[in-house]
Amino acid sequence: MARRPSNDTGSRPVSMVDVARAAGVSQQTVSRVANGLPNVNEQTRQRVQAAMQELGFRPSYAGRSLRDGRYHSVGLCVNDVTKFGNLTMIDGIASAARERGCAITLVEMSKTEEFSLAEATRRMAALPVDGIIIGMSRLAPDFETFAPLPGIGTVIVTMYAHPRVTTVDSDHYGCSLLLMDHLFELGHEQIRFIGGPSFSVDEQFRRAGWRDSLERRHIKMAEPLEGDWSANSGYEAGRYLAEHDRTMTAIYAANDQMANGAIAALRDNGLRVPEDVSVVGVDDSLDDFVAHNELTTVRFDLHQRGREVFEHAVPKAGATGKTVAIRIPGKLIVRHTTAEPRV
Amino acid sequence: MARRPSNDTGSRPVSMVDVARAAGVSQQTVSRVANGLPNVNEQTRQRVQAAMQELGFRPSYAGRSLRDGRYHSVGLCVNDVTKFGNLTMIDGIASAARERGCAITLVEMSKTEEFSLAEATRRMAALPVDGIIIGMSRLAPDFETFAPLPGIGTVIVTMYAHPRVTTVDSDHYGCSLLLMDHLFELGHEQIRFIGGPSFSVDEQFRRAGWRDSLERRHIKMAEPLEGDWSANSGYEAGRYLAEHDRTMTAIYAANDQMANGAIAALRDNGLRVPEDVSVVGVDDSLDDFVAHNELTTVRFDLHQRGREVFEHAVPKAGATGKTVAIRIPGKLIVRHTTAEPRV
DNA sequence: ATGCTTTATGTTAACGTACTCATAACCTGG
DNA sequence: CCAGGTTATGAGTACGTTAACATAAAGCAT
Repeated sequence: MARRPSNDTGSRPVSMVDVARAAGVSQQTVSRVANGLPNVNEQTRQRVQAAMQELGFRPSYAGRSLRDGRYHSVGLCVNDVTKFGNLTMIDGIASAARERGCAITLVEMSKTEEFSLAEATRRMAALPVDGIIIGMSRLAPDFETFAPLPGIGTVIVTMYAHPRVTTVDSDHYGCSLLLMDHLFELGHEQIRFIGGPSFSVDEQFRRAGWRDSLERRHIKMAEPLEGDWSANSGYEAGRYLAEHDRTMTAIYAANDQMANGAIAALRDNGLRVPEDVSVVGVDDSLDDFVAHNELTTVRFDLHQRGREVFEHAVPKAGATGKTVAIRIPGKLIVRHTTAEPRV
Repeated sequence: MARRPSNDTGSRPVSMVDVARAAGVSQQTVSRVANGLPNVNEQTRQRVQAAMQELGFRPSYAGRSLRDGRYHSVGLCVNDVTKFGNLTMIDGIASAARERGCAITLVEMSKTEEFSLAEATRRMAALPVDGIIIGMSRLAPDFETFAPLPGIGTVIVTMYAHPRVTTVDSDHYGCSLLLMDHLFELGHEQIRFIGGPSFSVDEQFRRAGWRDSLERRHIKMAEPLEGDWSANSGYEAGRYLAEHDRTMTAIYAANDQMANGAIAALRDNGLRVPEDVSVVGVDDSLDDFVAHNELTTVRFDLHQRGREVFEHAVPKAGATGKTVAIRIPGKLIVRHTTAEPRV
């Protein structure tokens, strides 16, 4: 019984040795042809390529990775692919990865179970990844104590800074300052806040930016409302405010969807936007869904965030290796849901 | 100079050999401990585990894959991650993969370049994948002639059937029949169509369903309108119809976003929905973005689609290997944008 | 012709893992 | 006290690739 079965049956994938045998050359010559290296006779090259074609040769990722120790892929761990934040993260990282010829190895953690960074890291480390990216949309229980695996770049996408891990995120605190300053400049002071669920890291920082803006100007802060990011929750909050707060002149909703709901509620309650109440959101996510989107909002450059995340997870040769905290500023987009307050 | 450098420097990843040397056992014993195999002395096991811990051992994905010829990952190739269809595909497949302990290797093709199935397959084949899934949202130039790589499961997510490749998709033709039948039952006949861009496969089948429904009832078909899936394009189409067609009683928009835009346009032009005109969409995608979503639409079970795609791309042992064409039916969701036509 | 470079090709080793087989130590029952 | 088993461990090998080195042939200047 031959140790290496002749591969006519197709039971085993076609390797370079199979091609070499078919073309009557050494396996190393096949490798040279496969990688387009020089010093191969043109006639030989064609013979080898013909054999590759005929046998359906597919280079072994495992063999290659084992050999040169790199996977050309970056691991991405998120808890729910469909959440707007995660989706845009995937998109940004995917295009950054493509620019560098890398793939993304995506693992979705259970949407329901709580997930620890240690657990996520453990799972990702068993996969073909040169770096690990973890989206932490809610604070992990082991965030403070977490130590990244040595020898593999790790980046957490979150606003919280960490002493031993590089963190990257859009500036979910700064976006609030942009919006609040815009409202202050128009003359608003009574600015209510409709936030997302309080476990959300994005929410925590957006709310902190709202609160700090008011405190810095010594404006008394009314109770923030809590939604669930959906337009319906924004509607409910907006209705509540329309009914209970006739002193407010502006609403800051922590995302565009809730802002859109809030606007609908205000109008249903006889309040005009922006004449009676100004409304702002964050994300610039409505365009596809709403005609004539007029919402003043903040847009983040998600591709830049993707690039930053990627570069730090898979550092180029000669990178410093110091852990940093990168916050990418958003850009204020003024449309027509904000105006000077009524006098 | 030692051939295998002692790994104090940490230049090379820690291998089982390193752990074995530290624990004073053979590499094979380390393998047994790592995989939880029996016949290891409890004391030895603990010694090995301690060494693993101390050195930070991470099992080599490459070595393991090379050894047993499987990657436990499925390749997914899409052209644009953010498109609603692709996003939901990723989500569905991700959860199916998780159920089977697999990861997803995601490759985003250039959004601008036209992409061929051969090119996509070639790129995916060089990655650590046990199966290949290609999202074909527009007809690839080589669709007819395409032959999948032998020895690796291939699935194309599209409505077009293929003689040599399994194709899976939500039933973008059947959804039209569901909606049209609903409108017919209410008494509508003059039903206009606002489609997506004509290169979109989903659009082609949704439109075909609209056309065939009318033809089957011998209803004269008015010219379909073409949008770009966005609410604004739906608004423009809706406005055009409001101004030019006073005989229509219903609009079928090929997705919810355009339907939402069309509704806004109708109302801006003094037409009531559903009293004057009924409107339906597809996807059930508005809930997060619009408060009090009342749109009659079709919802697809995207997780089921993800499971089907996954199962056929990475067949279990004992699968037939026959190529099939699977179309997963949607479900009609009747809300309040449809009613009997005015008499 | 002789030595030197260039070109084409082959040989060997190494990457990390897990399977198969071998071996040694330890039991257990007669 | 030995045959027959069980348990713990190690040795060897193969998976497919590429880098480094080796060899052989051919061209070319002296």
